[in-house]
Amino acid sequence: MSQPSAGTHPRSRVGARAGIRDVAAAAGVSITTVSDALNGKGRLPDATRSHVRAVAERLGYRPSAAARTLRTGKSGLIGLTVTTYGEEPFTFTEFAYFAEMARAATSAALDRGYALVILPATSRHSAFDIWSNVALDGTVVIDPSDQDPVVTELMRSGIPVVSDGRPAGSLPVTAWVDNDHEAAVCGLLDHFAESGARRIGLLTGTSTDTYTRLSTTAYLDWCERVGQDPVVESYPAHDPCAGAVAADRLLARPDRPDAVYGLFDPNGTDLLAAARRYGLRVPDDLLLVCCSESTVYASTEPPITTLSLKPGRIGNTVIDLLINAIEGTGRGGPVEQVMPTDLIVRTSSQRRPARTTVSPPRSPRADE
Amino acid sequence: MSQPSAGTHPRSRVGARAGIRDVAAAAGVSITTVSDALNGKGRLPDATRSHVRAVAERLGYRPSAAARTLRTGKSGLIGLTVTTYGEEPFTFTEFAYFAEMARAATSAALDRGYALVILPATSRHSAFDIWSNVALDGTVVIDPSDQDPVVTELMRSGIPVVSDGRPAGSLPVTAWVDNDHEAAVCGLLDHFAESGARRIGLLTGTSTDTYTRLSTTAYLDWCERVGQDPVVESYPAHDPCAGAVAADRLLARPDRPDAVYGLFDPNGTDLLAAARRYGLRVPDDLLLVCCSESTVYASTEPPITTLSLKPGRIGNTVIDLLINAIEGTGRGGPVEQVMPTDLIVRTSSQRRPARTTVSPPRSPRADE
DNA sequence: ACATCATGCAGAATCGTGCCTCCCCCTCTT
DNA sequence: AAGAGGGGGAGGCACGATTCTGCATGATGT
Repeated sequence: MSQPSAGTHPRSRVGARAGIRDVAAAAGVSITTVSDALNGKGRLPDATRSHVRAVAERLGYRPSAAARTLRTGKSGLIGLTVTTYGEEPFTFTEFAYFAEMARAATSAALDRGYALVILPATSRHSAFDIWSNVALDGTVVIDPSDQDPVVTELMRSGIPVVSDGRPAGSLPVTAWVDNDHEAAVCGLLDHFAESGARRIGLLTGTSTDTYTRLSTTAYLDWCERVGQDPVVESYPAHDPCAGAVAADRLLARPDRPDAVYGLFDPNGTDLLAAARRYGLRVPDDLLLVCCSESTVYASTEPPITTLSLKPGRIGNTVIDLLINAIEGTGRGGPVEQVMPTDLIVRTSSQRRPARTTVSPPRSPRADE
Repeated sequence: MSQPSAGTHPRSRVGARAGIRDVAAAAGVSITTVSDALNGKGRLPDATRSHVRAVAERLGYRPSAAARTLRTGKSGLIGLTVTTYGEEPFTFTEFAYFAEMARAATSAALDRGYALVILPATSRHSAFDIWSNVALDGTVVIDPSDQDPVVTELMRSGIPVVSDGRPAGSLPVTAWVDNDHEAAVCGLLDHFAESGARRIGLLTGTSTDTYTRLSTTAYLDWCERVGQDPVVESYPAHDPCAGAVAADRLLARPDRPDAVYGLFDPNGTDLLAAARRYGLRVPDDLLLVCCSESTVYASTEPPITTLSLKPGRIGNTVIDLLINAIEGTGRGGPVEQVMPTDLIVRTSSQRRPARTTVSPPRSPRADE
């Protein structure tokens, strides 16, 4: 007792943040009691519990996240990464799809007590290995590529990985969520046909990801089923101008289509501009649908029908599956979840704007 | 040696990830040597260093981020939060400004070995206190509100906070970055005047943030300086439809302006639609400028002149200031940095599209 | 009245690294 | 030959929390 301010350990600094020891000393209880009181764990009378809480509040005590993570093995952090196309180092919010998906995922994670960490797709970004420098409970990967080394490494370390988009090849993931691209394309092409399209073209990037592959295959299958020759133009996806050129090329063909589906976000405006150049009226001479989450297509001239992949719903589902895997809530084994899409019918895909007595094409009901 | 695989401590599990102890045992050296070899810290011959590194690689050793953070006090994590307007719980990527700013900040942080954690603006999101559950080295706050409790708490804890946008009131921050809004508005109004505008109107939300306040004040000052009566319409910013109504109201006034500056991103399309309703041709009857980062204004009919706040540059600067503060690189004391804007002149703000011999209005040169 | 039990709390062992301290041994100097 | 000096590496404490174990004490059962 003659020692100057010596507790169990002689290190209660004045300037430093209050630790659990300081709270214990100030409340006149042990460290165990403080921990139990704050976490609602042990068997303590309410009096002690509220007393400890009051003291902790008074001292402005904040538990050290690092110490808790080290002890419990759970950080409350979830990695989020987007596979980059082309050369751009970081295309995080390039497309409206990614932005909305990330927004929904962030919100859903926060609702369950987790926070998202934005990480690069490549393992070694600028000589640091960021991935092993942050303690992750799990990771969300948007559009993983074949044999993604980061995903492989994470899974090998026992960290759950849930991907948005079917994993290509034999990439092992804990679970994945994807749209039903076949159904989406078939429904959309049927919608074209109902509007009187005789020859439907496809505009797509030369990407090898599953979205492009599945959609293209579905288009070709549909063509074979109804007996139409495919009319496809593709372009290198990383070139920002190539899309406009390909749209032009598509409308310049001798077998010019009377309806076009654009697989990527900017295709809508590109196709609209190309149609204008060739003097084609939309929708009278050319029907148009584009896969996009952008709201600009509601106010183009004319408004363009879009296929929405519902990224918000995907983001929520991905986070739910991942947190279930982290907390062991869900059942084991890989989980695959296929989600419906939403065709937002606007002027550009309806030949006669509801002037006849014939029932107009039904738009799929929008749930949620 | 007769003991079954007993190191200094008798706990080398088989299933668990390899720790630094396992590496030390496998390499036949001490823990200190492993730590020094991997971090390049001590005085070791290259032979030992490479040997330890090889063993670590072979065992797939990954240092525990939690333990390192606990020991060093640095996590390599930076919080990112956007003050939410209105009732939306999470407006992370709502405007193109936020999306681009976040993208640039993320990229800049990764370049310096830090990762960004997306966090909510409110301290208690869904009964968890996420903010104190993650170890942050610093935080970026976009558009902090008056007396932001999160910012105050962080600064009190000694965690550096850099804000995008001047902090309102007496909010203490480590540093802030903002555009030179007065100069931006003055330059833009001068550009209007050069294009022949006689009465310039302002469309703005009724927000109390500094951006709105500074811009409005600059507008009023400019009006007083040139002797024009202000023509202002404002609307509740959280209502998505109110902007269109206010745009309509502005053009319906008896003192209808012949040029309008819209302070918020959607104002451009709203004003364009309103002009169309009143049969006003842009730019012949009405000049238009809108503050926006969206690329859609390059392809509207006609293309609309926009004021870009250069969010990418802001994001880079914010991260640089923050990391300097974290690492003690910069000098002490609060740092305030004012950045220029960029007026992207398009058809909507030029009365005569360069058909006369008079020199057209000069566009400010775009540096960076 | 004595054994039993639930209650309320304290001690101490971790979690995995980083780093400060110290020790050993080899070599060079005079 | 003995002390000085420095390179190379081992020992062990501390970071701040969680949690298992265990000891008092008063209440209760038979």
